[in-house]
Amino acid sequence: MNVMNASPRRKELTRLAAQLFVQEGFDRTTVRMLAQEMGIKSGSLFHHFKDKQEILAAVIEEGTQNALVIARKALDECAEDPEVRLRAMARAHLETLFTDRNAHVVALFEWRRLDPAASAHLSHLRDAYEALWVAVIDDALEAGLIHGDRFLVSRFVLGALNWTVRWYDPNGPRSPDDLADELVAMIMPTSA
Amino acid sequence: MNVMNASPRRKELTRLAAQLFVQEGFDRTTVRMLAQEMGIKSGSLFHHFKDKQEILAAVIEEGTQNALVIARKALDECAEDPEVRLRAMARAHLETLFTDRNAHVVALFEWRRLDPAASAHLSHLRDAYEALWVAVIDDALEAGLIHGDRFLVSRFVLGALNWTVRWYDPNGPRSPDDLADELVAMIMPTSA
DNA sequence: AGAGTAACCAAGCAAGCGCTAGTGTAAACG
DNA sequence: CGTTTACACTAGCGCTTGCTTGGTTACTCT
Repeated sequence: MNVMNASPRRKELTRLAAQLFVQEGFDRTTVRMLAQEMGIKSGSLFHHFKDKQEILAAVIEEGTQNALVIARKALDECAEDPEVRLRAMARAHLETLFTDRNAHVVALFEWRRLDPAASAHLSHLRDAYEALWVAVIDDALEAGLIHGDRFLVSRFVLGALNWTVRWYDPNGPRSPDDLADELVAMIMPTSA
Repeated sequence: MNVMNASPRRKELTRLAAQLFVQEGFDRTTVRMLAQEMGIKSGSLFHHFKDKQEILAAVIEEGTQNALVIARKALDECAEDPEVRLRAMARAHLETLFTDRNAHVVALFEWRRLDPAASAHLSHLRDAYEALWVAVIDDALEAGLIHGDRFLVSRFVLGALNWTVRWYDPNGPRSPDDLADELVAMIMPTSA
């Protein structure tokens, strides 16, 4: 049992697990399916992960960490104009949503299968990410770019963005950046 | 085996099943748990439903049918003004989402567990519901109330509304109608 | 060369799963 | 009255589940 290990092998296994969790759902994915996808036998799996729960936690942690990194980078790299930052944040959200699609789909739809301990830890990560959003929304509200309740607006925007994983086809004519811009335009009266 | 039966007993069992499916997820909910919740033994369950899949289909059908009924009633009862209709549709959506919350959470998050046959049938119901939305959005676009791509706008709005089941607390200070109005206001430049 | 370790395998256990078969019983119906 | 129907029960079959155990290989480090 390689408890708190971030070996490259484990990273790869986590990636494969994410894919299977999306295809089948966490509960329907058996350790035997996971092992086969990884080219090993089911028993060997438990050398890398303490139990099945830990695999789920690893998948979700990966995705959320990446989201944080990408969002922070995007905000660092752009000007201080609220509109630019809002657009950058929306773009960053969709970027991570579709480059780490599997991990995020798992994070969004299998969250409840986490045990309380893992859930608590990952909630903090998620909160840190949402805090970035609320800050950007606050600036946009203060600048008069958008209107409404800060809490509601951020929930609505995040909901609209997260829901894209249910219908958006990356091979279609529209790019993720395109999508992000349309969403921002939709809630900004000035750009009619 | 009471195949195509809409007995009141079956209705009640479907309601209880929806609750359990939300609490535990479809896969984790065993027929024994369902039976216990219903006050019978696990074997007796299969007198009312052909198999576990059929329970899931019944739950989802219930919710979607109700959504259709409520939305149609809401549209029938209001004037032809596009803004009024848009607001009515948003209100109707949240109304059904929180009066039949369990059924809708199951419909939204356990959809993939349906077998192909049931999925095909229920997809038609879902499409009929979405068609109502697209029509309302189209009218609002034509009237210049909102702007953007008809397809994207309806997806974004539905996403924002559906996502409310993840964070909205019905016991909080805001009513569902309140929420719906805020969402409509957010995307309507004129009501700033 | 010898020790340590990471990665794997074969085999299988105990528990739990969806579902079936056969039966009992009370009310409804001809 | 006898028969049917609706609904529940007991018992358990056949299978799959997550996970453990005990051992083997291959590589690294001293």
